[in-house]
Amino acid sequence: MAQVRPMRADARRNYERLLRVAVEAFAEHGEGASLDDIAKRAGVGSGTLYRHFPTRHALLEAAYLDRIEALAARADALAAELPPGEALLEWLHELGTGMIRMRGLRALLGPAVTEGGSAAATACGDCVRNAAGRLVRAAQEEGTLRPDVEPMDVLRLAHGVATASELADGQGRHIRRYLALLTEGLRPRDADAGS
Amino acid sequence: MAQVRPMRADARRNYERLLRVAVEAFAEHGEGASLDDIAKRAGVGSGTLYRHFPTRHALLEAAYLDRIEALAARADALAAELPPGEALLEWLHELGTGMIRMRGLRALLGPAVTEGGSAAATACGDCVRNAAGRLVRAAQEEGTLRPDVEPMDVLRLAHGVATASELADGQGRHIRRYLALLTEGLRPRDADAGS
DNA sequence: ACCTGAACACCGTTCAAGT
DNA sequence: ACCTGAACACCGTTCAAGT
Repeated sequence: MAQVRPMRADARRNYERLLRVAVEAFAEHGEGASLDDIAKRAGVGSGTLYRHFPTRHALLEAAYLDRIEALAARADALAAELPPGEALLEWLHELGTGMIRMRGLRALLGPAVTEGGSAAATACGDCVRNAAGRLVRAAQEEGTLRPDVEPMDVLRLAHGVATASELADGQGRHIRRYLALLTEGLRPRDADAGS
Repeated sequence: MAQVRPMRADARRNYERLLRVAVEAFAEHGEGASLDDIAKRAGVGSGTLYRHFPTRHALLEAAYLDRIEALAARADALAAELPPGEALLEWLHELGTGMIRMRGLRALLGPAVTEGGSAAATACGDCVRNAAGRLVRAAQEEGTLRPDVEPMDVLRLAHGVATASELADGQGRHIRRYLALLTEGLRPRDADAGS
């Protein structure tokens, strides 16, 4: 709650430059983008980067924070205009698409869905988990989502669908279909087996 | 078919040492294991490693070739003792478990399920795709697998399930459950919606 | 024919020196 | 209080020199 001490003018300028460059770099080279290169492109010494963002993860988190908040807000918007089941499905599609388009996002969201999560109780993790929680609960009350799955399960499976979809074509063209397969199941719904 | 020229004795010894060490190293450090370290642990110069395995991928492939062949053989064994649907499910479980336990395997099998696959028409890729093809076709004829999914889809989704499962706990404890969710679907089978 | 290891380029991270 | 950039450790890859 206490206002953090405001940064010195040059520090703030460097901080913002680093973030802007980092977003570009992660988009270009994925989560493994060279930190040294980011510092150079931002026109600061490498030490400055480490001062502001002690770990790669901290930089990823700061770089994508607004996208993640937008995603969480999107969950509520979808919940307001669609039936719960469809809202969840559509949100998972946007989440998956985002994780493929913004390659750093996947690496960032990964730790947020691990079991212990002790070290990963990050702000953005909570943000996504809460959004998923609301959509999941609503769909379960509606009866269009199995009652025995938890928000974390759904998030992990969305992660998996994004992985499967990116494997397919390096982009996300199969994501909608794979989400449908996950929703409906690989086993035929009507039991008309036989020739 | 023509027998490749037999390696010189020292070359063959180095080749085998490198493979043995590589399997250990990939298990220990994942697909990113240091190649230099592998060479050192095998007691050879780094140049020797590159002579035998020009790319990391070549080394991964050679290191895991026998496991992949075993996996393919396992597909037929399962097909012989179980109904097609169950055989497919069980095989996917073993495949997924393998991709989590032997961390290099996932990186190796990834390119084998991409669309173009031009550069990835590797021997071990064919091996896995063929095995999956047989199981998928049989299950579809039995009527326990949707007719509109292809072997590649199933392999990619297995990849995704392994990813989701590893995210969960760093091991594969959720894999069976996630495979079941994929098979049955996230939507309840019986439409008893409502309170 | 094959091996070795020095050499080069690159990256992450730290920290003494500067302002 | 913050920044810089040299310094160190590490890794991948190549290649001239050796056997």
